[in-house]
Amino acid sequence: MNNSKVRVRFAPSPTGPLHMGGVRTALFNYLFAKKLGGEFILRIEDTDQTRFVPGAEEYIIESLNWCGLNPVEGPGIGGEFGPYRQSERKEIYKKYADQLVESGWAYIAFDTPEEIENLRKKAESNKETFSYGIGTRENLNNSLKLSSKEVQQKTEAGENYVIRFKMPEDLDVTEEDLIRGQVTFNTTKSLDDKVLFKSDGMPTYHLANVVDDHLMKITHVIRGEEWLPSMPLHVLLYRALGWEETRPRFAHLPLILKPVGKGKLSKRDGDKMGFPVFPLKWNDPETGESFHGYREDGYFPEAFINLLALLGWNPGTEQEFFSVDELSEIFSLERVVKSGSRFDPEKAKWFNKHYFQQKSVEDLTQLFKPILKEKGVVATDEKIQKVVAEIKERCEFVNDLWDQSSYFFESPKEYDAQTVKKRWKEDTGAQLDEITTVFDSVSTWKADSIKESFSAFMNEKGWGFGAIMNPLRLCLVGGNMGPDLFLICEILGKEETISRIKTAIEKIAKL
RNA sequence: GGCCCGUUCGUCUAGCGGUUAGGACGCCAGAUUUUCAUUCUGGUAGCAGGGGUUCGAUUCCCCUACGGGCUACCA
Repeated sequence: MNNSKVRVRFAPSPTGPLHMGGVRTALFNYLFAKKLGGEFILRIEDTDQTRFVPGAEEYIIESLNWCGLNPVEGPGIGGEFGPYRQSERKEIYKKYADQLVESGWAYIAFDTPEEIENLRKKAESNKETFSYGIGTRENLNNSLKLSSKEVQQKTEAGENYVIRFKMPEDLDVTEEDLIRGQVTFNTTKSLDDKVLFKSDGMPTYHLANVVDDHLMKITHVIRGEEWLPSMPLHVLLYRALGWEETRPRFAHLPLILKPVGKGKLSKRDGDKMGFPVFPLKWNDPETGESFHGYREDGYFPEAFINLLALLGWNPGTEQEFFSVDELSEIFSLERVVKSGSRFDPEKAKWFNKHYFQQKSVEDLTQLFKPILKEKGVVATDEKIQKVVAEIKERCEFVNDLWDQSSYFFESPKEYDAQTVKKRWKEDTGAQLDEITTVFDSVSTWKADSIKESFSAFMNEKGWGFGAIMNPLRLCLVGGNMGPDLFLICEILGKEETISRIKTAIEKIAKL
Protein backbone atom coordinates (compact mmCIF):
# COMPACT_ATOMS: atom_id res chain seq x y z
CA MET A 1 0.00 0.00 0.00
CA ASN A 2 1.00 3.55 0.53
CA ASN A 3 4.19 4.65 2.22
CA SER A 4 4.04 8.28 1.32
CA LYS A 5 3.12 11.18 3.53
CA VAL A 6 -0.05 10.76 5.55
CA ARG A 7 -2.99 12.56 4.03
CA VAL A 8 -6.49 12.31 5.41
CA ARG A 9 -9.69 14.00 4.41
CA PHE A 10 -12.92 15.02 5.99
CA ALA A 11 -15.58 14.65 3.32
CA PRO A 12 -19.00 15.84 4.40
CA SER A 13 -21.89 16.42 2.06
CA PRO A 14 -23.57 19.80 2.29
CA THR A 15 -27.07 18.48 2.86
CA GLY A 16 -27.55 20.30 6.13
CA PRO A 17 -25.61 21.41 9.17
CA LEU A 18 -22.72 19.30 10.31
CA HIS A 19 -23.66 17.51 13.49
CA MET A 20 -21.41 16.70 16.43
CA GLY A 21 -20.75 13.21 15.12
CA GLY A 22 -19.41 14.77 11.97
CA VAL A 23 -17.25 17.15 13.96
CA ARG A 24 -15.82 14.21 15.85
CA THR A 25 -14.99 12.45 12.60
CA ALA A 26 -13.24 15.62 11.46
CA LEU A 27 -11.44 15.83 14.80
CA PHE A 28 -10.15 12.28 14.66
CA ASN A 29 -8.95 12.82 11.10
CA TYR A 30 -7.26 16.02 12.14
CA LEU A 31 -5.57 14.45 15.17
CA PHE A 32 -4.45 11.44 13.20
CA ALA A 33 -2.83 13.68 10.61
CA LYS A 34 -1.19 15.92 13.21
CA LYS A 35 0.17 13.01 15.15
CA LEU A 36 1.79 11.54 12.07
CA GLY A 37 2.95 14.83 10.62
CA GLY A 38 0.44 14.51 7.83
CA GLU A 39 -2.12 16.69 6.12
CA PHE A 40 -5.78 17.18 6.83
CA ILE A 41 -7.91 18.22 3.90
CA LEU A 42 -11.54 19.11 3.39
CA ARG A 43 -13.54 17.87 0.44
CA ILE A 44 -17.17 18.70 -0.17
CA GLU A 45 -19.15 15.75 -1.48
CA ASP A 46 -21.99 17.40 -3.27
CA THR A 47 -22.78 14.84 -5.95
CA ASP A 48 -26.46 14.74 -5.05
CA GLN A 49 -27.86 17.87 -6.57
CA THR A 50 -31.32 17.16 -5.20
CA ARG A 51 -30.19 17.40 -1.63
CA PHE A 52 -28.20 20.59 -1.83
CA VAL A 53 -28.95 22.93 1.07
CA PRO A 54 -27.91 26.56 0.76
CA GLY A 55 -25.54 27.66 3.48
CA ALA A 56 -24.57 24.15 4.49
CA GLU A 57 -21.07 24.34 3.07
CA GLU A 58 -20.41 27.67 4.74
CA TYR A 59 -21.75 26.19 7.95
CA ILE A 60 -19.34 23.26 7.73
CA ILE A 61 -16.37 25.50 7.14
CA GLU A 62 -17.33 27.89 9.93
CA SER A 63 -17.83 24.98 12.31
CA LEU A 64 -14.40 23.53 11.61
CA ASN A 65 -12.98 26.97 11.99
CA TRP A 66 -14.64 27.51 15.37
CA CYS A 67 -13.23 24.19 16.53
CA GLY A 68 -9.78 25.05 15.27
CA LEU A 69 -9.74 22.10 12.89
CA ASN A 70 -8.35 23.91 9.92
CA PRO A 71 -7.69 21.96 6.75
CA VAL A 72 -4.59 22.70 4.70
CA GLU A 73 -6.47 22.14 1.46
CA GLY A 74 -10.11 22.58 0.64
CA PRO A 75 -12.72 24.78 -0.99
CA GLY A 76 -11.82 28.40 -0.46
CA ILE A 77 -8.32 27.41 0.57
CA GLY A 78 -6.98 25.80 -2.55
CA GLY A 79 -4.27 23.20 -2.89
CA GLU A 80 -2.57 21.27 -5.62
CA PHE A 81 -5.27 18.59 -5.84
CA GLY A 82 -8.26 20.87 -6.33
CA PRO A 83 -10.97 21.57 -6.95
CA TYR A 84 -12.22 20.23 -3.64
CA ARG A 85 -15.90 20.35 -4.41
CA GLN A 86 -17.03 17.23 -6.25
CA SER A 87 -19.59 19.11 -8.31
CA GLU A 88 -16.65 20.98 -9.79
CA ARG A 89 -14.86 17.73 -10.62
CA LYS A 90 -17.75 16.33 -12.60
CA GLU A 91 -15.79 15.71 -15.81
CA ILE A 92 -13.19 13.66 -14.03
CA TYR A 93 -15.43 10.78 -13.03
CA LYS A 94 -17.00 9.75 -16.35
CA LYS A 95 -13.67 8.64 -17.71
CA TYR A 96 -13.14 6.18 -14.89
CA ALA A 97 -16.68 4.88 -15.12
CA ASP A 98 -16.17 4.22 -18.82
CA GLN A 99 -12.86 2.57 -18.12
CA LEU A 100 -14.59 0.18 -15.75
CA VAL A 101 -17.18 -0.69 -18.38
CA GLU A 102 -14.46 -1.36 -20.91
CA SER A 103 -12.52 -3.57 -18.57
CA GLY A 104 -15.65 -5.52 -17.70
CA TRP A 105 -15.82 -4.35 -14.07
CA ALA A 106 -18.97 -2.42 -14.74
CA TYR A 107 -21.87 -2.33 -17.13
CA ILE A 108 -24.51 -0.05 -18.51
CA ALA A 109 -28.06 -0.40 -17.22
CA PHE A 110 -31.17 1.11 -18.77
CA ASP A 111 -33.72 0.13 -16.15
CA THR A 112 -35.73 3.14 -15.07
CA PRO A 113 -36.18 3.98 -11.40
CA GLU A 114 -39.85 3.07 -11.80
CA GLU A 115 -39.02 -0.37 -13.14
CA ILE A 116 -36.70 -1.07 -10.28
CA GLU A 117 -39.20 0.23 -7.80
CA ASN A 118 -41.75 -2.22 -9.20
CA LEU A 119 -39.37 -5.12 -8.90
CA ARG A 120 -38.74 -4.10 -5.34
CA LYS A 121 -42.42 -3.94 -4.48
CA LYS A 122 -43.07 -7.27 -6.13
CA ALA A 123 -40.29 -8.90 -4.14
CA GLU A 124 -41.60 -7.30 -1.00
CA SER A 125 -45.07 -8.74 -1.50
CA ASN A 126 -43.42 -12.16 -1.63
CA LYS A 127 -41.51 -11.28 1.56
CA GLU A 128 -38.29 -11.15 -0.35
CA THR A 129 -35.80 -8.39 -1.02
CA PHE A 130 -34.93 -7.35 -4.52
CA SER A 131 -31.32 -6.74 -5.15
CA TYR A 132 -29.83 -5.63 -8.44
CA GLY A 133 -26.82 -7.87 -8.83
CA ILE A 134 -25.63 -11.43 -8.90
CA GLY A 135 -28.62 -13.60 -9.69
CA THR A 136 -30.83 -10.89 -11.15
CA ARG A 137 -28.66 -8.78 -13.41
CA GLU A 138 -28.63 -11.29 -16.27
CA ASN A 139 -32.36 -10.82 -16.73
CA LEU A 140 -32.54 -7.07 -16.54
CA ASN A 141 -32.34 -4.29 -19.05
CA ASN A 142 -28.58 -3.85 -19.25
CA SER A 143 -25.50 -4.35 -21.37
CA LEU A 144 -24.96 -7.77 -19.84
CA LYS A 145 -28.12 -9.03 -21.44
CA LEU A 146 -28.51 -6.77 -24.46
CA SER A 147 -26.35 -7.13 -27.54
CA SER A 148 -23.74 -4.45 -28.05
CA LYS A 149 -25.75 -3.24 -31.01
CA GLU A 150 -28.84 -2.76 -28.88
CA VAL A 151 -26.82 -0.96 -26.29
CA GLN A 152 -25.38 1.33 -28.91
CA GLN A 153 -28.80 2.06 -30.34
CA LYS A 154 -30.21 2.92 -26.95
CA THR A 155 -27.39 5.19 -25.94
CA GLU A 156 -27.40 6.92 -29.29
CA ALA A 157 -31.13 7.45 -28.98
CA GLY A 158 -30.37 9.33 -25.82
CA GLU A 159 -31.94 6.83 -23.48
CA ASN A 160 -31.06 7.37 -19.83
CA TYR A 161 -28.69 4.89 -18.30
CA VAL A 162 -26.56 4.33 -15.26
CA ILE A 163 -23.28 2.52 -14.86
CA ARG A 164 -23.28 -0.26 -12.31
CA PHE A 165 -20.42 -2.12 -10.73
CA LYS A 166 -20.39 -5.77 -11.74
CA MET A 167 -19.86 -7.51 -8.43
CA PRO A 168 -17.67 -10.59 -8.83
CA GLU A 169 -19.37 -13.79 -7.69
CA ASP A 170 -18.62 -15.60 -4.46
CA LEU A 171 -15.53 -13.69 -3.56
CA ASP A 172 -14.44 -13.18 0.03
CA VAL A 173 -13.19 -9.66 0.44
CA THR A 174 -11.11 -9.34 3.58
CA GLU A 175 -9.79 -6.05 4.81
CA GLU A 176 -7.95 -4.97 7.91
CA ASP A 177 -9.91 -2.14 9.47
CA LEU A 178 -7.60 -0.02 11.61
CA ILE A 179 -10.11 0.00 14.44
CA ARG A 180 -11.98 -3.27 14.12
CA GLY A 181 -9.37 -5.61 12.78
CA GLN A 182 -10.03 -8.08 10.02
CA VAL A 183 -13.46 -7.85 8.45
CA THR A 184 -14.67 -10.20 5.74
CA PHE A 185 -17.53 -9.86 3.30
CA ASN A 186 -18.70 -12.38 0.76
CA THR A 187 -19.74 -10.71 -2.46
CA THR A 188 -22.59 -13.09 -3.27
CA LYS A 189 -23.92 -13.09 0.26
CA SER A 190 -23.95 -9.40 0.87
CA LEU A 191 -23.08 -7.17 -2.06
CA ASP A 192 -25.21 -5.91 -4.92
CA ASP A 193 -24.32 -4.04 -8.11
CA LYS A 194 -24.11 -0.48 -6.88
CA VAL A 195 -24.69 2.38 -9.23
CA LEU A 196 -21.41 4.16 -9.84
CA PHE A 197 -22.53 6.75 -12.30
CA LYS A 198 -25.99 8.25 -12.30
CA SER A 199 -28.17 9.12 -15.27
CA ASP A 200 -27.81 12.82 -14.45
CA GLY A 201 -24.13 12.69 -15.31
CA MET A 202 -22.91 12.69 -11.74
CA PRO A 203 -21.03 9.91 -10.01
CA THR A 204 -22.40 8.35 -6.85
CA TYR A 205 -20.55 8.62 -3.59
CA HIS A 206 -18.79 5.32 -4.15
CA LEU A 207 -17.10 6.22 -7.41
CA ALA A 208 -16.38 9.85 -6.59
CA ASN A 209 -14.98 8.91 -3.23
CA VAL A 210 -12.59 6.30 -4.56
CA VAL A 211 -11.48 8.38 -7.51
CA ASP A 212 -10.90 11.48 -5.42
CA ASP A 213 -9.14 9.69 -2.60
CA HIS A 214 -6.82 8.23 -5.17
CA LEU A 215 -6.25 11.45 -7.06
CA MET A 216 -5.79 13.41 -3.86
CA LYS A 217 -3.30 10.85 -2.57
CA ILE A 218 -5.31 10.06 0.52
CA THR A 219 -3.56 7.46 2.66
CA HIS A 220 -6.15 6.83 5.35
CA VAL A 221 -9.91 6.92 5.16
CA ILE A 222 -11.29 7.60 8.62
CA ARG A 223 -15.07 7.77 8.58
CA GLY A 224 -18.20 6.73 10.42
CA GLU A 225 -19.26 3.16 10.93
CA GLU A 226 -22.20 3.62 8.59
CA TRP A 227 -19.66 3.17 5.80
CA LEU A 228 -18.35 -0.16 6.94
CA PRO A 229 -20.72 -2.16 4.71
CA SER A 230 -19.44 -0.38 1.62
CA MET A 231 -15.80 -0.95 2.42
CA PRO A 232 -15.62 -4.13 0.27
CA LEU A 233 -17.08 -2.26 -2.70
CA HIS A 234 -14.47 0.42 -2.31
CA VAL A 235 -11.69 -2.11 -1.95
CA LEU A 236 -12.87 -3.80 -5.14
CA LEU A 237 -13.08 -0.47 -6.92
CA TYR A 238 -9.44 0.24 -6.15
CA ARG A 239 -8.63 -3.19 -7.49
CA ALA A 240 -10.71 -2.66 -10.64
CA LEU A 241 -9.12 0.70 -11.30
CA GLY A 242 -5.66 -0.74 -10.82
CA TRP A 243 -4.90 1.38 -7.78
CA GLU A 244 -4.49 -1.33 -5.24
CA GLU A 245 -0.81 -0.61 -4.63
CA THR A 246 -1.42 2.92 -3.42
CA ARG A 247 -4.89 2.70 -2.03
CA PRO A 248 -5.73 4.02 1.42
CA ARG A 249 -6.29 2.06 4.59
CA PHE A 250 -9.65 2.20 6.31
CA ALA A 251 -10.78 3.00 9.81
CA HIS A 252 -14.45 3.02 10.77
CA LEU A 253 -15.41 5.05 13.80
CA PRO A 254 -18.16 3.96 16.19
CA LEU A 255 -21.29 6.06 16.15
CA ILE A 256 -22.56 8.50 18.76
CA LEU A 257 -25.86 7.27 20.16
CA LYS A 258 -28.85 9.03 21.72
CA PRO A 259 -28.56 9.76 25.48
CA VAL A 260 -31.70 7.70 26.01
CA GLY A 261 -33.74 5.49 23.75
CA LYS A 262 -32.70 3.74 20.60
CA GLY A 263 -30.49 4.59 17.70
CA LYS A 264 -27.89 7.09 16.73
CA LEU A 265 -27.92 10.68 17.82
CA SER A 266 -30.16 12.71 15.56
CA LYS A 267 -31.16 16.27 14.83
CA ARG A 268 -34.10 16.52 17.17
CA ASP A 269 -32.70 14.73 20.22
CA GLY A 270 -31.17 17.96 21.40
CA ASP A 271 -34.29 20.03 21.63
CA LYS A 272 -36.08 17.18 23.30
CA MET A 273 -33.49 16.93 26.02
CA GLY A 274 -32.07 20.41 26.12
CA PHE A 275 -28.61 20.07 24.66
CA PRO A 276 -27.15 21.07 21.31
CA VAL A 277 -26.49 18.49 18.62
CA PHE A 278 -24.78 20.97 16.31
CA PRO A 279 -21.60 22.95 16.79
CA LEU A 280 -23.23 26.19 15.66
CA LYS A 281 -26.77 27.42 15.67
CA TRP A 282 -28.57 26.47 12.49
CA ASN A 283 -31.66 27.94 10.92
CA ASP A 284 -33.07 25.58 8.36
CA PRO A 285 -33.72 27.65 5.22
CA GLU A 286 -36.43 25.28 4.05
CA THR A 287 -38.47 24.46 7.14
CA GLY A 288 -37.64 27.57 9.10
CA GLU A 289 -36.70 25.37 12.05
CA SER A 290 -33.96 26.49 14.34
CA PHE A 291 -31.45 24.26 16.09
CA HIS A 292 -29.21 25.03 19.03
CA GLY A 293 -25.45 25.20 18.67
CA TYR A 294 -22.70 24.59 21.20
CA ARG A 295 -21.19 27.94 20.42
CA GLU A 296 -24.35 29.93 21.00
CA ASP A 297 -25.25 27.88 24.05
CA GLY A 298 -22.07 29.09 25.69
CA TYR A 299 -19.72 26.18 25.25
CA PHE A 300 -16.08 26.95 24.68
CA PRO A 301 -14.60 25.30 21.60
CA GLU A 302 -11.87 23.77 23.79
CA ALA A 303 -14.54 22.10 25.90
CA PHE A 304 -16.47 20.92 22.88
CA ILE A 305 -13.38 19.38 21.32
CA ASN A 306 -12.33 17.83 24.61
CA LEU A 307 -15.65 16.15 25.20
CA LEU A 308 -15.82 14.94 21.64
CA ALA A 309 -12.35 13.47 21.82
CA LEU A 310 -13.28 11.38 24.82
CA LEU A 311 -16.42 10.05 23.21
CA GLY A 312 -15.18 6.84 21.70
CA TRP A 313 -11.52 7.36 22.37
CA ASN A 314 -9.38 7.37 25.50
CA PRO A 315 -5.72 7.92 26.22
CA GLY A 316 -5.33 4.81 28.38
CA THR A 317 -4.49 7.01 31.34
CA GLU A 318 -6.75 8.74 33.79
CA GLN A 319 -6.27 12.17 32.33
CA GLU A 320 -9.50 13.72 31.08
CA PHE A 321 -8.61 17.25 30.09
CA PHE A 322 -6.73 17.78 26.89
CA SER A 323 -5.94 20.62 24.58
CA VAL A 324 -5.98 19.95 20.85
CA ASP A 325 -2.20 20.11 20.87
CA GLU A 326 -1.96 17.50 23.59
CA LEU A 327 -4.41 15.32 21.75
CA SER A 328 -2.35 15.66 18.60
CA GLU A 329 0.58 14.23 20.50
CA ILE A 330 -1.06 11.14 21.85
CA PHE A 331 -3.96 10.29 19.57
CA SER A 332 -4.03 6.85 18.06
CA LEU A 333 -6.66 4.85 16.23
CA GLU A 334 -5.79 1.77 18.29
CA ARG A 335 -7.36 3.44 21.28
CA VAL A 336 -10.61 4.18 19.55
CA VAL A 337 -13.42 2.14 21.09
CA LYS A 338 -15.30 -0.30 18.88
CA SER A 339 -18.80 0.11 20.23
CA GLY A 340 -21.12 3.07 19.83
CA SER A 341 -21.25 5.51 22.73
CA ARG A 342 -24.25 7.20 24.22
CA PHE A 343 -23.84 10.91 24.49
CA ASP A 344 -24.09 12.24 28.05
CA PRO A 345 -25.14 15.91 28.18
CA GLU A 346 -24.27 16.09 31.88
CA LYS A 347 -20.68 15.22 31.27
CA ALA A 348 -20.59 17.72 28.43
CA LYS A 349 -21.54 20.44 30.92
CA TRP A 350 -18.91 19.25 33.31
CA PHE A 351 -16.26 19.68 30.62
CA ASN A 352 -17.41 23.20 29.95
CA LYS A 353 -17.37 24.02 33.63
CA HIS A 354 -13.76 23.01 33.78
CA TYR A 355 -12.77 25.32 30.94
CA PHE A 356 -14.93 28.07 32.37
CA GLN A 357 -13.09 27.87 35.68
CA GLN A 358 -9.77 28.00 33.85
CA LYS A 359 -10.60 31.38 32.38
CA SER A 360 -9.25 34.49 34.08
CA VAL A 361 -11.57 36.98 35.72
CA GLU A 362 -10.45 39.51 33.09
CA ASP A 363 -11.42 37.23 30.21
CA LEU A 364 -14.75 36.39 31.76
CA THR A 365 -15.43 40.06 32.36
CA GLN A 366 -14.96 40.74 28.67
CA LEU A 367 -17.31 37.89 27.81
CA PHE A 368 -19.85 39.14 30.32
CA LYS A 369 -19.97 42.72 29.11
CA PRO A 370 -22.05 42.11 25.98
CA ILE A 371 -24.60 40.22 28.05
CA LEU A 372 -24.86 43.09 30.50
CA LYS A 373 -25.23 45.53 27.67
CA GLU A 374 -28.07 43.46 26.30
CA LYS A 375 -29.74 43.58 29.71
CA GLY A 376 -29.46 47.32 29.69
CA VAL A 377 -27.04 47.40 32.59
CA VAL A 378 -24.52 50.18 32.87
CA ALA A 379 -21.59 49.39 35.12
CA THR A 380 -17.91 50.10 35.34
CA ASP A 381 -15.40 47.43 34.34
CA GLU A 382 -14.11 47.61 37.88
CA LYS A 383 -17.46 46.64 39.33
CA ILE A 384 -18.09 43.93 36.74
CA GLN A 385 -14.71 42.45 37.47
CA LYS A 386 -15.35 42.48 41.19
CA VAL A 387 -18.68 40.75 40.67
CA VAL A 388 -17.23 38.16 38.30
CA ALA A 389 -14.48 37.36 40.77
CA GLU A 390 -17.11 36.65 43.41
CA ILE A 391 -19.46 34.50 41.38
CA LYS A 392 -17.12 32.80 38.94
CA GLU A 393 -16.90 29.53 40.83
CA ARG A 394 -20.65 29.14 40.90
CA CYS A 395 -20.96 29.14 37.10
CA GLU A 396 -20.32 26.68 34.32
CA PHE A 397 -21.37 28.80 31.34
CA VAL A 398 -20.85 32.41 30.41
CA ASN A 399 -24.62 32.63 30.31
CA ASP A 400 -24.78 31.65 33.99
CA LEU A 401 -22.97 34.82 34.98
CA TRP A 402 -26.09 36.92 34.72
CA ASP A 403 -28.30 34.46 36.59
CA GLN A 404 -25.79 34.39 39.40
CA SER A 405 -25.21 38.10 39.58
CA SER A 406 -28.21 40.07 38.39
CA TYR A 407 -28.87 41.33 41.92
CA PHE A 408 -25.56 43.17 41.86
CA PHE A 409 -26.88 45.29 39.03
CA GLU A 410 -30.58 45.64 39.74
CA SER A 411 -32.51 45.46 42.98
CA PRO A 412 -34.60 42.35 43.55
CA LYS A 413 -37.95 42.44 41.78
CA GLU A 414 -39.45 39.90 44.10
CA TYR A 415 -38.56 37.99 47.23
CA ASP A 416 -38.40 34.23 47.25
CA ALA A 417 -41.63 33.12 48.90
CA GLN A 418 -40.19 30.05 50.58
CA THR A 419 -37.37 32.00 52.15
CA VAL A 420 -39.74 34.69 53.34
CA LYS A 421 -41.90 32.08 54.96
CA LYS A 422 -39.01 30.35 56.60
CA ARG A 423 -36.85 33.30 57.66
CA TRP A 424 -39.06 36.33 58.09
CA LYS A 425 -40.34 36.49 61.66
CA GLU A 426 -42.61 38.97 63.34
CA ASP A 427 -39.91 41.33 64.60
CA THR A 428 -37.53 40.88 61.67
CA GLY A 429 -38.57 44.15 60.04
CA ALA A 430 -37.89 46.18 63.14
CA GLN A 431 -34.55 44.49 63.71
CA LEU A 432 -33.42 45.12 60.16
CA ASP A 433 -34.42 48.72 60.49
CA GLU A 434 -31.99 49.04 63.36
CA ILE A 435 -29.34 47.39 61.19
CA THR A 436 -29.70 50.13 58.62
CA THR A 437 -28.73 52.62 61.28
CA VAL A 438 -25.67 50.58 62.10
CA PHE A 439 -24.73 50.38 58.42
CA ASP A 440 -25.26 54.08 58.03
CA SER A 441 -22.66 54.72 60.70
CA VAL A 442 -19.98 52.55 59.07
CA SER A 443 -17.25 54.90 57.96
CA THR A 444 -15.13 52.68 55.72
CA TRP A 445 -17.48 50.76 53.44
CA LYS A 446 -15.46 47.58 53.13
CA ALA A 447 -16.62 44.05 53.83
CA ASP A 448 -14.34 43.69 56.84
CA SER A 449 -15.37 46.85 58.59
CA ILE A 450 -19.04 46.35 57.80
CA LYS A 451 -18.83 42.92 59.33
CA GLU A 452 -17.04 44.30 62.37
CA SER A 453 -19.66 46.94 63.09
CA PHE A 454 -22.43 44.47 62.41
CA SER A 455 -21.00 41.83 64.72
CA ALA A 456 -20.41 44.31 67.51
CA PHE A 457 -23.99 45.45 67.29
CA MET A 458 -25.32 41.91 67.18
CA ASN A 459 -23.36 40.93 70.25
CA GLU A 460 -24.48 43.98 72.11
CA LYS A 461 -28.10 43.15 71.32
CA GLY A 462 -27.62 39.45 71.88
CA TRP A 463 -29.39 38.63 68.62
CA GLY A 464 -28.78 35.37 66.81
CA PHE A 465 -26.77 35.77 63.64
CA GLY A 466 -28.89 33.28 61.76
CA ALA A 467 -32.06 35.18 62.53
CA ILE A 468 -30.70 38.34 60.93
CA MET A 469 -28.24 37.23 58.26
CA ASN A 470 -30.79 35.26 56.29
CA PRO A 471 -33.50 37.91 56.10
CA LEU A 472 -30.82 40.50 55.41
CA ARG A 473 -29.67 38.44 52.47
CA LEU A 474 -33.24 38.17 51.33
CA CYS A 475 -33.54 41.98 51.26
CA LEU A 476 -30.38 42.42 49.24
CA VAL A 477 -30.53 39.58 46.71
CA GLY A 478 -34.14 38.44 46.80
CA GLY A 479 -33.33 34.88 47.77
CA ASN A 480 -30.93 32.74 49.73
CA MET A 481 -28.14 32.57 47.19
CA GLY A 482 -24.88 34.38 46.61
CA PRO A 483 -21.42 34.90 48.07
CA ASP A 484 -20.50 36.39 51.41
CA LEU A 485 -23.10 38.89 52.52
CA PHE A 486 -20.69 41.64 53.52
CA LEU A 487 -18.95 41.42 50.19
CA ILE A 488 -22.28 41.91 48.54
CA CYS A 489 -22.83 44.95 50.73
CA GLU A 490 -19.46 46.32 49.78
CA ILE A 491 -20.03 45.94 46.05
CA LEU A 492 -23.55 47.33 46.28
CA GLY A 493 -22.38 50.42 48.14
CA LYS A 494 -23.73 51.87 51.34
CA GLU A 495 -26.62 53.79 49.91
CA GLU A 496 -27.92 51.00 47.78
CA THR A 497 -27.59 48.50 50.61
CA ILE A 498 -29.61 50.60 53.00
CA SER A 499 -32.18 51.50 50.43
CA ARG A 500 -32.70 47.84 49.52
CA ILE A 501 -33.24 46.89 53.12
CA LYS A 502 -35.80 49.63 53.61
CA THR A 503 -37.65 48.76 50.43
CA ALA A 504 -37.74 45.12 51.39
CA ILE A 505 -39.07 45.78 54.87
CA GLU A 506 -41.90 47.72 53.35
CA LYS A 507 -42.71 45.26 50.60
CA ILE A 508 -42.48 42.13 52.66
CA ALA A 509 -44.69 43.62 55.35
CA LYS A 510 -47.40 43.88 52.74
CA LEU A 511 -47.15 40.23 51.68
C1' G B 1 -35.74 -10.54 6.53
C1' G B 2 -30.35 -10.59 4.78
C1' C B 3 -25.25 -8.90 5.64
C1' C B 4 -21.67 -6.70 8.86
C1' C B 5 -20.10 -4.61 13.64
C1' G B 6 -20.54 -4.59 18.77
C1' U B 7 -21.82 -5.95 24.42
C1' U B 8 -17.47 -4.05 31.81
C1' C B 9 -21.31 0.36 37.22
C1' G B 10 -27.43 4.47 34.98
C1' U B 11 -23.62 6.97 31.35
C1' C B 12 -18.33 7.53 29.26
C1' U B 13 -14.47 4.15 29.95
C1' A B 14 -9.50 1.19 31.95
C1' G B 15 -8.57 -3.90 31.72
C1' C B 16 -5.38 -7.25 26.65
C1' G B 17 -5.67 -15.55 31.52
C1' G B 18 -4.46 -15.07 38.01
C1' U B 19 -6.73 -7.52 39.91
C1' U B 20 -10.03 -6.35 46.70
C1' A B 21 -12.42 -5.31 38.46
C1' G B 22 -9.56 1.03 38.37
C1' G B 23 -11.07 6.17 36.96
C1' A B 24 -14.67 9.98 35.42
C1' C B 25 -19.88 12.02 35.04
C1' G B 26 -24.38 11.51 37.75
C1' C B 27 -26.52 10.28 42.34
C1' C B 28 -26.26 9.85 47.94
C1' A B 29 -23.84 11.09 52.68
C1' G B 30 -20.41 13.83 55.74
C1' A B 31 -16.96 18.10 56.40
C1' U B 32 -16.23 23.19 55.42
C1' U B 33 -19.13 27.77 53.97
C1' U B 34 -23.73 31.49 60.22
C1' U B 35 -27.28 31.20 53.27
C1' C B 36 -26.90 28.94 48.44
C1' A B 37 -23.24 27.28 45.31
C1' U B 38 -18.14 25.94 45.13
C1' U B 39 -14.41 22.82 47.36
C1' C B 40 -12.86 18.39 50.05
C1' U B 41 -13.75 13.38 51.93
C1' G B 42 -16.45 9.04 51.69
C1' G B 43 -20.30 5.92 49.59
C1' U B 44 -23.59 3.67 45.80
C1' A B 45 -23.41 0.70 41.42
C1' G B 46 -20.81 -3.30 36.53
C1' C B 47 -18.09 -7.97 33.54
C1' A B 48 -25.79 -9.90 29.15
C1' G B 49 -26.87 -15.49 29.48
C1' G B 50 -25.29 -20.51 28.36
C1' G B 51 -21.69 -23.81 26.80
C1' G B 52 -16.62 -24.97 25.92
C1' U B 53 -10.69 -24.30 26.18
C1' U B 54 -7.64 -23.91 30.63
C1' C B 55 -5.00 -25.51 36.94
C1' G B 56 -7.61 -20.75 36.42
C1' A B 57 -11.69 -16.89 32.69
C1' U B 58 -14.13 -10.04 32.50
C1' U B 59 -10.09 -11.43 29.22
C1' C B 60 -9.71 -16.95 24.14
C1' C B 61 -13.65 -19.99 21.04
C1' C B 62 -18.92 -21.26 19.96
C1' C B 63 -24.21 -20.48 20.60
C1' U B 64 -28.24 -17.44 22.29
C1' A B 65 -30.04 -12.76 23.67
C1' C B 66 -29.67 -7.74 23.23
C1' G B 67 -27.78 -3.21 20.89
C1' G B 68 -25.99 -0.69 16.47
C1' G B 69 -25.16 0.12 11.23
C1' C B 70 -26.13 -1.02 6.13
C1' U B 71 -29.54 -3.03 2.70
C1' A B 72 -31.43 4.18 -2.91
C1' C B 73 -29.68 6.73 -9.72
C1' C B 74 -28.51 9.72 -0.49
C1' A B 75 -24.19 10.60 1.41
